[in-house]
Amino acid sequence: MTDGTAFTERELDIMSVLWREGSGTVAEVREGLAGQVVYTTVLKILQILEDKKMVRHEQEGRAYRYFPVVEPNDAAGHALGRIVDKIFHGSAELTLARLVSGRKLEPDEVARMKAMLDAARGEEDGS
Amino acid sequence: MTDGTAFTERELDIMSVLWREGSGTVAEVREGLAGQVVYTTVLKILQILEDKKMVRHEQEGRAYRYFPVVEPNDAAGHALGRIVDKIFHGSAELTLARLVSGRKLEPDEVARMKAMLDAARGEEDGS
DNA sequence: CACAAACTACGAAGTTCTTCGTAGACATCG
DNA sequence: CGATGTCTACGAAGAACTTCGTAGTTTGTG
Repeated sequence: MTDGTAFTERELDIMSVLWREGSGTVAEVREGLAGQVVYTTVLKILQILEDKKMVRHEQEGRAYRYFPVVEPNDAAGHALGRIVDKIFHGSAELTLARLVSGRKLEPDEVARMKAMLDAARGEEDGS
Repeated sequence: MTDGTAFTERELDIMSVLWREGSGTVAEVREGLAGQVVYTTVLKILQILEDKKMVRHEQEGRAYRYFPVVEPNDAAGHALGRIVDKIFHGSAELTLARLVSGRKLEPDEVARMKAMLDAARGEEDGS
């Protein structure tokens, strides 16, 4: 992990819960994972994530409440960059093709996405 | 690796070369990696990838020529799905936002990407 | 106080990834 | 023939990931 933000499978599962819920105690995170993982395993990985500065915790009663420190956008930037660079050799276009293939999008979603594309076109004056 | 297509860092480096070049001997792949990895390491990982049915090889003179068996689209589908689901909780829109943020796109690229979005909008009659 | 319940801490164990050294096969060149 | 160069095969070793068992702490209850 040369970079700062790269998660393994299980770590990402856990970050996903924290991003979705905003924060969580060990028990809550475990709940968010559908309880398929043993309590102490969840705790262990949260401790590892804390070690890596991906989460932090505050005491809450007798338990710890964990908070994500890394933003979804940062994590995604890293992971997406990996895909774009190594799989599609830099092409955002091919990446989008794969992103939307087999997916049905709402008309307003499409409209907003188009607007994003316009905003990314060359250098724009905006309005 | 519950699924079929999930690559580790080094494995992806090597697949990336094969996808880009179409195929490669051990030496060629090593070249494609800027030669920063020892020959036998590249070979070993190619053998592991072959074990996982991600690549295959043919004899070429005294050497083996390796070919990707898995398509970029398959690998990307898996990796993208992971991002969309776990980081952006299913939103293609947020994923696109991150994909294009800080990226400059050519006007025709934008045009083609918009066309893709239209094609993914609900169920369309096409023309 | 004694006991149970809810936590965290710690460390061991199995697995995978990655790297590399060494050995063996085979062909070429002098 | 014998040395050299180019390959693949194999196995060891260290690191990281993941899982889980066990122990210790603290709080609440009878």
